[in-house]
Amino acid sequence: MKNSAVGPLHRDCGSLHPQDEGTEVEIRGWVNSTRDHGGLIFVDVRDSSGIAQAVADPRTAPEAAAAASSLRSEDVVALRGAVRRRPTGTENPKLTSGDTEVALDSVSILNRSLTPPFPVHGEADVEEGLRLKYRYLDLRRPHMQRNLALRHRAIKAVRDYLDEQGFLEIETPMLIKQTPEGARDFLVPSRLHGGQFYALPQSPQLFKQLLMVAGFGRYFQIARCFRDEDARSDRQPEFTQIDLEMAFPTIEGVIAVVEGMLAHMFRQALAVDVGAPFRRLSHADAMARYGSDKPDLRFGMELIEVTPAFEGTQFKVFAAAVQAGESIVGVVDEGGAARSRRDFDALARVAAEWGAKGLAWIAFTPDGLKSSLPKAALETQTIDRLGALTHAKQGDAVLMVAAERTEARTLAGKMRLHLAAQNNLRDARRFEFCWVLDFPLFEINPEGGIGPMHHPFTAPAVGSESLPGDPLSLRAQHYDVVLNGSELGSGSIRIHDAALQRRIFAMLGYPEDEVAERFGFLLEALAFGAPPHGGMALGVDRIVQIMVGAESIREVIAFPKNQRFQDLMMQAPARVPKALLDELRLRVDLPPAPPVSQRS
RNA sequence: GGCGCUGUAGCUCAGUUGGUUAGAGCGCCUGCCUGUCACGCAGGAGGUCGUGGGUUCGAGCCCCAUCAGCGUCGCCA
Repeated sequence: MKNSAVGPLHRDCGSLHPQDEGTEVEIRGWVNSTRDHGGLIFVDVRDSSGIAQAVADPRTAPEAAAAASSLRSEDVVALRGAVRRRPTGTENPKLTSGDTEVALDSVSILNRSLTPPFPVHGEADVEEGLRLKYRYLDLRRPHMQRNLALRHRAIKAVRDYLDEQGFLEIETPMLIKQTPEGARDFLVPSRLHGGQFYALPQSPQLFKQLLMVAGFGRYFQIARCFRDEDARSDRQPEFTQIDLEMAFPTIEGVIAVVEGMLAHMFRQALAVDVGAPFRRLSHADAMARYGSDKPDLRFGMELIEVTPAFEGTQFKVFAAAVQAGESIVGVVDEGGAARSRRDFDALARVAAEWGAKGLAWIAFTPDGLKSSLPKAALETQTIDRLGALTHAKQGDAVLMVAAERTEARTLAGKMRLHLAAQNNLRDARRFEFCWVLDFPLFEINPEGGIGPMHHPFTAPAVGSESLPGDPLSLRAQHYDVVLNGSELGSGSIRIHDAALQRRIFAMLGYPEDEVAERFGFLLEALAFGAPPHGGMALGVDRIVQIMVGAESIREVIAFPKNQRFQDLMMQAPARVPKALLDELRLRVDLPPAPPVSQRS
């Protein structure tokens, strides 16, 4: 904040230093707290730069002291006086201005505040619903100020970096056309075209492809996206993406840009060096070693296929699993032999909640083996083979699940994360990035047909243009960037050939007339000299959340919705007057709204 | 949509086996206090115990329903 913006004497609270001694200043801000000693009144004033202490002495400035003693938390004040050093021994090292104070000459009260519903100063724990209802007060709290300032710096770093790399920021429309697949769309009724609707974009995907066709070789946007899906704790109906796209790209080219961008973000916003280039894993590798396509690489604990150890086992459950061609996947819990039977039982219950049929465990204690398996199943041969496969040491425990291979890996992968959390291995101050590559192009959807793993515009891997018989064997030119077990972003080289795009739509079973209706403009655009293109989209909210180590993305969004996607401050969504509905030619199939007075 | 946890003063919470007038800390109000910074001291106000119903001589506590907040799963190219 420049001083000239608010008056010649004005100084930021956090900026006062001993060198200012004797200077007449004015500080403006909110009353953080007051300490009235009768003969001396201290007022702590907070602005966005920090806190300054002002002192009123009734003997030298009776009017100012009287006003100061009337001040209460969150009153807005402008205080004038001379800066002076605090008496030796009374400095406050917790404040940047803590060596100084302002000797009050005058107090002007710019606005009184009601008693706030929760303390604004400090970091008191307050129920989130209340914080959201009074979000403007919650945002006044120092940690929210810090979070949003960091978010600003992160986004600014993106703009600076991509600008430097020759990217243009181009806006795309918010009122677009509904498409039936993917997530549900938010609809916006059209008044001018009664009975017709716009949709809010789930992402600028199609528009950025069209910008490539248009010849903007490098595009980006800090784009708001909307998805009308069921609420989940870490989801918002509207969220922000860094959306970028390049013409004539290679996967390596996109990866280099995004790595550079993320490194710049972390350097500028956090002063952290993230160590690019990032590690890389194939999708198959990630699944095999971590049971997830977004592995948390802050710790090892790789999954181990232990099926061979149980060939010919007496343990009926595993014998049956091996017989059925299932896999037994294990994870080593270092030091886990110290767990109590109760502990293991609790882990088994957690695994059951995830859908595991059971959780087997063997603990290598100093007093010998402890296990959920029957004694008869703990043949020396089995134990030796298990030890050789897992490298479990004395004091460790091996936890195992048996299931169809992918499912077993997924379950073991969840257990890996669960154990790591219990063992405090998920350190929020560490940032382990990786790329996941070589995704399948298609996957089996719940109806049993094939669907796109990501979206239908992803180009097949080089060499598979002929699209051979088994669609599930096709690889995609797709890449995810992952941080600490969270997918930050996902991108691909797109299909730029209209004929190939048609073939992919056909393989997905989209009827031809539907394709024409929904994607006709895209196919047409591709046919007018679309360049090869590809890009990526990254979730800003998630990135910033991880940067600040917050529990929820709501901690890094200024005005988020609650878990039911409602705005507790404005009370949105809300019913609207019937006249508005009439204008839109809409009729609502609900009983009449209750009178407003009955609602909270 | 399912499941779980929570709901008591402005805030954060305690509240015994169902039993007299429902408590604490902070905040708020009043007074005192010249070096505090979570100032201190003394006094005071403040409660439809989320809401509705039920059981009971008696319900903050037990039962049913409902609302809200949070968490979690389904869902989310």
